[in-house]
Amino acid sequence: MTEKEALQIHINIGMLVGSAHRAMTKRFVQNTHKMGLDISLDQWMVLGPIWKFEGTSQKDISEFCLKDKTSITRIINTLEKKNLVVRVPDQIDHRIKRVVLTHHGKQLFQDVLPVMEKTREEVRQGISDKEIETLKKVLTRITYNLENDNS
Amino acid sequence: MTEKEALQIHINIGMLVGSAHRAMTKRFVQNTHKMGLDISLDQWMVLGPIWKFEGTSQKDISEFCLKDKTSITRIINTLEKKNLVVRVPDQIDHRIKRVVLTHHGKQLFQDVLPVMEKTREEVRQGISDKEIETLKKVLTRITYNLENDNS
DNA sequence: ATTTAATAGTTGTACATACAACTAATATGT
DNA sequence: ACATATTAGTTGTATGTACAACTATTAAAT
Repeated sequence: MTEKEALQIHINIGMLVGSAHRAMTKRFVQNTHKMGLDISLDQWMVLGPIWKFEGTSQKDISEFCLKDKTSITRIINTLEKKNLVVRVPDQIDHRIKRVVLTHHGKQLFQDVLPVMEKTREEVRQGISDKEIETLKKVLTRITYNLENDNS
Repeated sequence: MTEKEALQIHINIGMLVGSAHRAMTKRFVQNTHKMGLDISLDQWMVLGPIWKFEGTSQKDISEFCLKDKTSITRIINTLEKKNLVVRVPDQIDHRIKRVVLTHHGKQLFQDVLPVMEKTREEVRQGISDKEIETLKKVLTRITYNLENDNS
C-alpha cells in the first residue's frame, strides 16, 4: 500500500482536519524552540485574550479560544507554573478569577509574535486568499453545525 | 466582550481548525454512544485500514491515518484491551506486527458505519460540494507545507 | 563477515481534551 | 427570606499526541 493509494481510498474530512491540526501545532512549537522560546500553541492561544483584555475571566478565555473550561483551567495551571500569568480573584464576584500577565509573560508574548507570523506564512504557502477565506468559512460552519444542531 | 467581538478580533486558522477538530471528535463519540456503541473517532480511524487491508503493519496504519507511530501503538493497545483487534508478529520480519480484527471488531466496524455516515451529514449541513473540495485541498496543502518544508 | 545504519515498535514524560462529579459563590422564584 | 437553580472554576479518570530514549531485528557498507 503506497501512501498515494491510501489517500485516494480513505481520506475524509476528519482525518484531514486532524492531521492539519497536528502539523500546525507541531510546527509552531518547533519554530518557538528554534528561537529559544518555550511555549505550546495552545498556551499561546490562551495568552492571546489575556494580552488583549487584561484581567479576563477564565470563562471569557474559554469562549474566546473555543476551548473547554477544563482545558483552560489546566493550561492556566501550566502558564502559572511557568510564571507567565497569575490568577487574581475578582473583588466583587468571588467565583471569578481574573488572569493577568506577569512581566515575564508580556515579554514572552512579544517575543513569540514574529514566530506566529513566520508559522502563518509557512502554513499559507501556495494557498490563495480566496481559498483561505473558504477554509475559514467552512470550518466555522462545521463548528456551528455541531455545536448548535443536536439532531 | 461578546463572543462575536472576540471572533472578529482574533479568529485565525489554527483556532478554527482546532475547534472544528474538537467538535467533530465530540459529535462522533456522542453519536456512537446514542447507538449504544463505545468507540472514539481516533480508534475508528485506526480500525479503517485494519478492515480494508487485513494484516496491515502498524507502520502502514500510521501512514494511512497520518498519525505518529506512538499514537498508533497506544490506540492499538486500547483496541486490544477492548478485544477488537489482535497483534500477530510477522513470520518473516520479526520487527513487524500485523494487526487483525477479531470477530467482535468486525461486528463493531459494521455497526459504526451508519454512525459515521450520520456524523458526516451533520458536519456537511449547508456546505456545498465545491466548498468541501476546497476544504480538502487546502487542508492537504497545509499538511504538505508543514511536513515537507523545513525552512 | 563484522561493524554500522536503518527500521518497527514500545515506554516514559509532559501536555491537551472530554466527561462527569464536585465546591463555592451568586441569582432567581415564590 | 429561603429554597432552588445557575455559574465559575477545580479535580479525577480516560484518551490521544509529541518527543526522546530505548529494544529488537533487519539491511547496508566496506
